[in-house]
Amino acid sequence: MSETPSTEVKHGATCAVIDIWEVLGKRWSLLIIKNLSTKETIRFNELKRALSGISSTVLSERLLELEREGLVTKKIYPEVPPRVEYSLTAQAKELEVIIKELARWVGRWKRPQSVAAPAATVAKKEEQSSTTTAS
Amino acid sequence: MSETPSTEVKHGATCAVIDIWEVLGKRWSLLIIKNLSTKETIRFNELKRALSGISSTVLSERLLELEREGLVTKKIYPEVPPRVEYSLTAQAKELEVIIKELARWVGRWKRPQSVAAPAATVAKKEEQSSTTTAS
DNA sequence: CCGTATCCCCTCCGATACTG
DNA sequence: CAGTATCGGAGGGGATACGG
Repeated sequence: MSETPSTEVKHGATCAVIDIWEVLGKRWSLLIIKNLSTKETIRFNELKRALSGISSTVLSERLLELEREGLVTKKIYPEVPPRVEYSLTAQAKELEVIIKELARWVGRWKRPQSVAAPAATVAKKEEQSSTTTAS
Repeated sequence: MSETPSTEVKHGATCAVIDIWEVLGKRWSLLIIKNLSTKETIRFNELKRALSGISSTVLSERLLELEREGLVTKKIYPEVPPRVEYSLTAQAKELEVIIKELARWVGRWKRPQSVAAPAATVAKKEEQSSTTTAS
């Protein structure tokens, strides 16, 4: 997970996507973004409570990663007791739109059939097009 | 990774997204989809070679997962030597569009600045809007 | 050629404890 | 309240070897 597998892929774009995926694919990241998007601004423990089950360690870690990626901004109020507020950046909000699209796509395809029984198609001897013959 | 953390999230949609994320977030999944999308149909070892670095074990595993999710179809030709061809389903192609969008988004925001120096904003005592007062 | 079985490592995550 | 330090367990991924 720490490094991109084969960076020299044909179309280039995917590399960057994978990069983002490495961050977003980690546990909680997505839920953090979601909570941030629905509440606009949120404090550390508030977020922690909303994600009940997460530990401070991991939450802090995820938040740091997201900040490094420019998806989350952190605002520190030098008070006592300390207050820190997290919020999404504009770019993260753009991302959220894409995620919503993804969600819509998921819903569109997962509701109808039960998506079981893969049962690979077995072609008959008379195949329609054998592009690659055996080596 | 095996189970969804807190399924009872406010907006629901995310759960399904997380589900897909669990599959797509795994290593190689995205690259597999990419290769499949650029070649339309591909054989096992051909794919393996294209993803140089992946092991048969993992490739087979990913392929099975993607098949279970209805993103990939498998076509077995009962010949000798055996031939198996993988290809994307229509739904996966829809997904590809979204991924491309994501790629575009990544490019749009990652090229300009180096994305370093998080340096959280420190608010002055006189904050502009304290929505949440201390508990 | 197309996979599965097995082992091992290494990272990630959660729990606990502690500081500013 | 907002985190960091450290530890231990669990699981994913890679290498190797073997079967259909």
